[in-house]
Amino acid sequence: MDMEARAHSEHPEALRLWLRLWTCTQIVEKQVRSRLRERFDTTLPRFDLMAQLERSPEGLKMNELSRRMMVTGGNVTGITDQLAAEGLVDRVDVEGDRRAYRVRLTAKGRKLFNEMARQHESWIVDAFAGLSDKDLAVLHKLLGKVKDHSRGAAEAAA
Amino acid sequence: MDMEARAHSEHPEALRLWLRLWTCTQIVEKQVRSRLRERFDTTLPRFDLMAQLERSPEGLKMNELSRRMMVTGGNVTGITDQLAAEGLVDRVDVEGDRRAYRVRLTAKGRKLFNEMARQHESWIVDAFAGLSDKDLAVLHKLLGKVKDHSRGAAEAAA
DNA sequence: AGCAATTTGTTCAGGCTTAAACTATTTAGG
DNA sequence: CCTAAATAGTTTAAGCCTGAACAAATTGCT
Repeated sequence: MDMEARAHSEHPEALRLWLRLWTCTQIVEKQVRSRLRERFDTTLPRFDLMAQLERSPEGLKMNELSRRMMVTGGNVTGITDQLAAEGLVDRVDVEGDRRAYRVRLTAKGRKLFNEMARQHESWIVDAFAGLSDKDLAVLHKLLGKVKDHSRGAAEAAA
Repeated sequence: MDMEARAHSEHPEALRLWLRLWTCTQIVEKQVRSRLRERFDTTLPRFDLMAQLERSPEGLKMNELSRRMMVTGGNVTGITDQLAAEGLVDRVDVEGDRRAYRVRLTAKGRKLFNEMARQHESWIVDAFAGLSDKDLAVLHKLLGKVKDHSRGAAEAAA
């Protein structure tokens, strides 16, 4: 018996699905956090921020990082400060806008990220190893429906 | 372009699936947190703890709450202290073990929880309204595979 | 030009979460 | 009976995350 045993309503399918979705995410995320800590002495938010930057060699502005990571600006400020203090990212001025700057991975940051990303990928592959290629594709597609619908609803409500 | 654009490896399917799974969970969870705050001035962990207790009228010990909620014991201590201070839960001694006690919903707590649960359910139903009944069932089943596999792997590693 | 509205980013207080160290109690083995 | 190990729960320091209030720069409108 676990968290999922909670549902007990008249529309139980959606609730049960949500609890299972949440449980799956927790399981994988906790594994990733734990391993990032043990093997690289770092955290998931730090890894995520670096992952965003790795895909954008020209750097990203704070508000773009905030939007892509789905966290608040203040949060990004804090994580960026840490990574900058460790020499893993740097800030470069944006031409023509003295409010903004772009955050980039340094060479040191890129090197470290690549090491971490290689292992991270294998953890994720392992986490979903119970599924066939077909399963992966179906799951990806169905979650796409969830994402599109909920994202749209969130924007409509705003 | 969003968080999911991150994947870029040789085994991209699993990474892309993980990012989509994480994104879906974030979208729904943020909506729920936001509404719990706006409409009931409370938080998701408080709601979750009460939901666990609602299913166990005889009460739950701290370590059971901790296991079911997938959080540490110290965390449960803090949340329970708050709910107890607000008169929403109480602690009853366990016969024959002076270390432990059971946490139960009070009448006040149960009344409040029922109000919240009714709305919560409608939020969740809305979140998954983009899917047919068939979709819901398939998604639930596939996530079951993820859960069983990852849960097993986590225990094997421990 | 002048000025309001918007945009960019930071700071702050407060709540969540964890890992590790700790106390108290119970259990198991000799 | 005694004591070592295990179990129940708490405390603490540190990091994440949020919403709100804020400062500075830019944009748009007249």
